[in-house]
Amino acid sequence: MALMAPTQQVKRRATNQGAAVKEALAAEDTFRSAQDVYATLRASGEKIGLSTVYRHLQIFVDDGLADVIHKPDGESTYRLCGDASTTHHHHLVCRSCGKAVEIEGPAVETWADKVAAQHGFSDVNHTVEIFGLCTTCAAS
Amino acid sequence: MALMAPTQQVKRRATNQGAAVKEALAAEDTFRSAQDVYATLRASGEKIGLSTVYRHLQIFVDDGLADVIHKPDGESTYRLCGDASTTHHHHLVCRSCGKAVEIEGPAVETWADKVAAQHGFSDVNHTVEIFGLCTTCAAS
DNA sequence: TGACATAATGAAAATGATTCCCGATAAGAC
DNA sequence: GTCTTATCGGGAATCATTTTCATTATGTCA
Repeated sequence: MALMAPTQQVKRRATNQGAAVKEALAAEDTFRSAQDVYATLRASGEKIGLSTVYRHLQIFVDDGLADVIHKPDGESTYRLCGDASTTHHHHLVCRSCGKAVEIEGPAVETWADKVAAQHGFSDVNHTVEIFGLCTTCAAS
Repeated sequence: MALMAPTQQVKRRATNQGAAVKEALAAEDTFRSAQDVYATLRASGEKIGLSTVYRHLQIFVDDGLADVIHKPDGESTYRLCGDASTTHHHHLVCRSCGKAVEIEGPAVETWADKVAAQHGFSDVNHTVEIFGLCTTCAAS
């Protein structure tokens, strides 16, 4: 019961910066790091601070608008998701360009829950990410 | 073809520090961070530097002796594994104490490969970790 | 066994992502 | 328009991890 509905929105002001961050993410279907988004925005002349980028990315995650993937090197990458609040899904991610495809695996969900239950674990969740090279990147 | 066999050992000297790090990991069946292992070793009077701990943990991973899990907060945790070189497996991890159980899911492996293939991804691998609270931690 | 080449070590400095701080700014309410 | 306060943002602070490099210790070979 420790989890609250991700759709539980908090009163939030509309700001240019917030919109800019969302647009930057929406512009591509790839997982992007905060540093990357920040650099892109600044490069396009946007007036925004690094802290603000981090703040909004975290807000998106809290509101269930974006998914996060923690890369092996420790960097966090974000991507907007269609309707994360209602659809639990995973990703097939290109480890070269970051392009991602949302995938579902009902069987995996039930398997995970069953395994956890067998070992007496409660309050379970899981992470499943598939990495590979997309056709474009594999060509180069 | 970029991957080499994890069992491909490199000439390596036997040192007290290396043994100490391995012992520290072997002492518990939980995923532990480098900082944690370092603190434990120093507390027990071991003469070892932080860099050395990091070095050996990485070596274990390279040699297929240990598995890594990158926690959401960015910290990497390590655990020795029975025979990682021959058995591909995943983990059911207690998010409170780090205790882990090795699990297998052949169905998940095939599913992952199939999904990747359907989208034209090559050179595929995946991460599957199940997090929860073990019975002990759930009680407190 | 003794000398040597060099892998391993570790203290300190460097790195890099992320968070914190706090005075300045601007969104929304009245 | 005025006011309240959420939001900004630049810079300092954290923190895990990596790098540097002079010192130490291991395995080898004579």
